[in-house]
Amino acid sequence: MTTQPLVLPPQATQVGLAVDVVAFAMDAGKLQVLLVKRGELPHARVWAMPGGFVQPGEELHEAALRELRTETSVHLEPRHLEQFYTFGQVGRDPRGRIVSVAHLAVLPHGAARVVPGGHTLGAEWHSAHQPPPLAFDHQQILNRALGRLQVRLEYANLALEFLPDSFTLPELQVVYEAIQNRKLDKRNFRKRLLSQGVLTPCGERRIGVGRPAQLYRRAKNARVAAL
Amino acid sequence: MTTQPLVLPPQATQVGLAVDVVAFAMDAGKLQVLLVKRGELPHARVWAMPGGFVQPGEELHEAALRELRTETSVHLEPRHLEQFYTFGQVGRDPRGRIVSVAHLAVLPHGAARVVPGGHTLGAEWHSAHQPPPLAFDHQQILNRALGRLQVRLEYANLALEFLPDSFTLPELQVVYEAIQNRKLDKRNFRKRLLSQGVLTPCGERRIGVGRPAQLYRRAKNARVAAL
DNA sequence: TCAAAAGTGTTAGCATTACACCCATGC
DNA sequence: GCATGGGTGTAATGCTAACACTTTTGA
Repeated sequence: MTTQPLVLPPQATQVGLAVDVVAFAMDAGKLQVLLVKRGELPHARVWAMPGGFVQPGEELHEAALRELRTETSVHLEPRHLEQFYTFGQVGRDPRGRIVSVAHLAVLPHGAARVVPGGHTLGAEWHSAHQPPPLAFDHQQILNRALGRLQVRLEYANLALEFLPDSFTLPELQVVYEAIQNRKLDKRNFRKRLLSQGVLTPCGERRIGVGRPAQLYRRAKNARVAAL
Repeated sequence: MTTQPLVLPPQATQVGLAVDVVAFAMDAGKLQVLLVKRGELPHARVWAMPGGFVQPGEELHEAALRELRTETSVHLEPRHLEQFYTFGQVGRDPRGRIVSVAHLAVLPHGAARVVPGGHTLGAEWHSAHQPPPLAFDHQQILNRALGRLQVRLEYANLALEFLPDSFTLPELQVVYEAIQNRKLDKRNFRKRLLSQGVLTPCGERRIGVGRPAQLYRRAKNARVAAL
């Protein structure tokens, strides 16, 4: 398809098109969200999701990846990236009409080291359930991202994306518990997960005290999220 | 919040912001989608979802309602309207970078009479599962809308929105069957719906031949879709 | 031998599915 | 009385939730 010059009807509104990325990871058994401290007005020195304007010719998901990389120097690829809602309320940004396509990202374990980049003053992981005060409508964005993450957890096997290639069942259970924000029964959890047949055993892990744990990785027939 | 003049960073992309509306209704036991025949290039004389550009200062859902009204003269209020995905792929519209926030609407029974408006050559209901060829990426948009509708059906009681205030259980079952595109067992369906306790009996309907049917309406404690 | 973490089965309740006949009405 | 559409019950199965003790290791 050849792209012709932009000739829009007169009533077409010109808006700023942005993406924001709600990036989750697990650390110390807690669900964490990646925030940057803004270096510019508006909301300078306030925490916000990494995000920014889409560049000409850039796909939405590419823009999301770029913002994640340049604002936070997360060098690991997200294991999951999906658009989940578009925030376009008039007045959500004092600079004018800015519409933000919000994305949900899952980063694997080991992504916990991040450094700030771009115009930000810092990039840090924070508790996803009790974040600091957030700029713009980013608390709303976070809430909706959490809801979507919880749905995806049941629906696809999104929990696996938080962990390294091989992991133990107790580790996986911690991911479920952190996202659902409740305790699960160990026996029922194991039964359910193992009966799905998506986990293959692969050796043992013996670290620290206590009985060594069976290691698993995802089976070949890994099904990923639909919709 | 005071809105200042638009001062965007230089890298901000100016894009056309549009909404499209996938409006569903039931007719003759079939799930129908509302299409308009485009009167202008590109894709003149091709069927498409009603939609168009968002106006300055206009909220996204307001724009969706306006397009629905002006392009199709549907005067009934949609019973349900939600944003479900944003389509922004480069090249999806030959006129330039146009991002469309797609909305899902449910129109009640009786909305079947529509007349074209705006710049369109026609507005008609078509089979949602076998539509005619569609303009732009509108087949993709329709597919995703159908997926979302199916999820909402189980999740909320969205089926009620397709029907008039009072309805019979066989009528309700037809809605479920049309959306899920499969047959359901009458007895199991009744058991499930009635046990939810969201339906209140209200009189009988005696039309045509056959035994009169019990009429129901939604109970006071009507819960609506979340997320 | 103790602390720490991993692992293991059974039962009861509930929801889902499959399945076939009688009832009320208009013509 | 028959065609049309509305209404009803039960049994089997599978899933979910609740519940406590044993095993393996390092210190």
